[in-house]
Amino acid sequence: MSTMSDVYDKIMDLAKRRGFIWPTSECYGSVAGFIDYGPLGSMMKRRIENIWRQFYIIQEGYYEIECPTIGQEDIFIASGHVKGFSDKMCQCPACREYLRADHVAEGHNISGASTMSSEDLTRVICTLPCPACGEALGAVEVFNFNLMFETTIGPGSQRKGYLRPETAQGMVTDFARLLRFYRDKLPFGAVQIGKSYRNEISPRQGMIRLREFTQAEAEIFVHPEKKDHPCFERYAAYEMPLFGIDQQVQGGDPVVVTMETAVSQGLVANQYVAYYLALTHQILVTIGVDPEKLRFRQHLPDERAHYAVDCWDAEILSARFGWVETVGIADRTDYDLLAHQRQSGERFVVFLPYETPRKERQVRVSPNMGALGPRFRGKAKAVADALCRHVPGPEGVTIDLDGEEVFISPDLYGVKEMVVEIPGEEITPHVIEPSYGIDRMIYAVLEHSYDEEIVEDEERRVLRLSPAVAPVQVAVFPLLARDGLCEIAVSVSDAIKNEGLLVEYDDSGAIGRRYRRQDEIGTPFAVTVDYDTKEDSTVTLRDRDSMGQVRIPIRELPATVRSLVEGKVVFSDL
RNA sequence: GCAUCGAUGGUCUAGUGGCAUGACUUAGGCCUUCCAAGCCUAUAGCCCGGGUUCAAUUCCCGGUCGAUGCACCA
Repeated sequence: MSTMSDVYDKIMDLAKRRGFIWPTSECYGSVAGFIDYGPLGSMMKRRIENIWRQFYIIQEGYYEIECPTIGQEDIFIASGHVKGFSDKMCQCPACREYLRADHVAEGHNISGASTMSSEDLTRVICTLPCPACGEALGAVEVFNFNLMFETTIGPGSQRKGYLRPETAQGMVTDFARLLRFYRDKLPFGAVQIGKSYRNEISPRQGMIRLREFTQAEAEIFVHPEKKDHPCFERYAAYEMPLFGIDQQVQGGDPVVVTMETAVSQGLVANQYVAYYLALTHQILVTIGVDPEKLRFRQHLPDERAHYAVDCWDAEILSARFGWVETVGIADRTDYDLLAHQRQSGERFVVFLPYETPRKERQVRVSPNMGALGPRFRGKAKAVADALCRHVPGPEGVTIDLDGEEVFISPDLYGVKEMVVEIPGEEITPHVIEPSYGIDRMIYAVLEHSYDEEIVEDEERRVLRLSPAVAPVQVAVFPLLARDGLCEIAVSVSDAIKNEGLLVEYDDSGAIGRRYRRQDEIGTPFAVTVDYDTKEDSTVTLRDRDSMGQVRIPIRELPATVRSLVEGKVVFSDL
C-alpha cells in the first residue's frame, strides 16, 4: 500500500508543481471536492474532450448541445433526482454517528424501509439500537440528505432550482427540438460536455470524487425494436475484456471476446450497447489509458436501475483507488422520455409512418346530440361518452348514468363501420446513454503515463503522454544561449507555431535540464538548434520516450513535427 | 459529519516559548558544443481564527485542508 500511495502522491505532486491541477482558491484554504485545472491541465483536458468529440460528433454524427447547469425543479422531479437522489439519514443522539436510516431498519429485518417516509422511518428505528455504539436511538430524527445543490432562481427566491447532477437531462428535455432538427427520424443522438454537480458527503479521493466535475454524455435515441447498430460492422471484430454478471457471480475473470460474439451469446444486451462499449474502449486507449488496466464490468441486477435492460461500467485500474468507474454505458429504455412526458404533459414520441398505410376497420359511434341534448340536458355529454365506450348494437343499449340504469334507444345514435387508413404509429424511443467522467479519465491518463527511470544515476521523471493529449507538443531550444543560436531557435519555434502546434521555447541553463523539464510535463518532442544548424540549416529532433535524436532540415521540420503529433508517422520511421 | 494523525519558502525538510535550518526548484549573471554539471546573486516560508504568556511557528481551544478508519458513493 505504501508504494501505491507513492504513485498517487507523486502524480499529484507533479500535477500541482507543474500546473496541471491545483486545489481551488488556495488563498482561502480550498474546499474539498473542487479543483482548479492549471495551464497544462486545462490544455490537456481540452485535448481529451476534443478527442471525445472526434468520435461522437465527427464519427457518429451526434451534434453537441449546451444546456444550463442550473435547472428548474420540474426537470429533476421528472428525472427522479429530487426523490431518488437523496439518502434518508439520521444521527445517533448518543454517539453522534451519521447513519443511513433505511439501512438501520433493514439491518433488523424491517422490510420496505427504503420506501418509507422520514416520519415512518423515525418511528420504526427509534426503538432500535445504534449499530455504532449500541445505545437505543430514542430521540433520533430521520432527514433527507439530497446530493443535489439547491438554489433559487430570481429575486425573492420564489423559484427553486438545482445545479444539475448530470448533463444527460438536457438532451432529454430538448428531445422534441432535437427530433425536429434530425428531421423526425430514428435513430439520432445528441451529446453534451459540461459541468455537473453533486454535493458529496465526503469527497476525499482527490480528483476521483468531485463535487463539481465534467461529464461528456451522449443520449442516443433508438427504435425500441431496432437495436442493431447501423454501423455495427465497425466494431464487430473488436476484442476487449468483458466482466459479465456470470463471471462476477462465479468469481471468474473477465473474458476477452469480440463484440459480435458478445451480442450473439447474449452477454451484451444488444448491438447498440456493444458498439459503444467498443467505441469507449477505443477512446480510452487513444487518450492513453493502459489497455491492461481497463475492463468493462456489467452491473449486477441489484445495482442496475430497475428500468435499464443492460448497464456496463468502463473501469480503470488505479494503483491508489483500485478499479474506478470511469464511464457508464446503459440502455435506459423509454424511462426518461416517459418520465418527462408525465411531468411536463408534453408528448415525447416519434411518429413513424408505415411503408404503406395500414387499413383498419373501425366502428364509430356518433351520438345524436340534437336529440340527446333536450332529453338529458346537462348529462348529455356523459351519455354520449358512455355510448362511445359501449359500442351499442342496433337494438339500443342500457348505460350506467351516475349509478342509474338508463336505456338509450337506437334513434339517439348512429353506428357506422368504416375502413380508416392508419398512416403510421407513435412510439417512444429507447435511450442508449454512454456517460463519461472526464476528470477521472484525466487522472487515469496521468497515472498510467507516469514513469520514472534512472539515467546516469539521476532519476528521470517522465509523463509518457500520447502526443494527442500532451499539453505542450514541441519544445524548441538553442543548444547554448549565444552565438546567434537563440535567434535561429525563435524563428524555428515560430515556424512550428504556424502549423497550429503549441510550442515552448526555452534557452535557460543547461540543455539537459531543459529536456528534463519537458519530459516531466509530457512534451513528446524537442528540437535543438546547434552549431551545425548554422552550417547546413538542420536541427536535431529528440523523441521523449526513446531519448533518441535525428537530424532534419529546418524546412521539413514543421510538417514533420505536425505529422508526428497527429500520429501519422512515428519517430522510429524518421 | 464523527474518530485518530498531520500541516514550516513552489517542493522536500531541520528545529524552537525569545534572530527560522538546509537542499532542490525558480529568476538574473558567469560558465557550458546535446540529456537535471559547476560558481555567484536574488526571490520566497512557520495553514487560519481565538486563548494562555512580557513574548506563541512552538502550549491550549475552534476552524480549514489533507491522510487513515467509520459512514456514504445516482
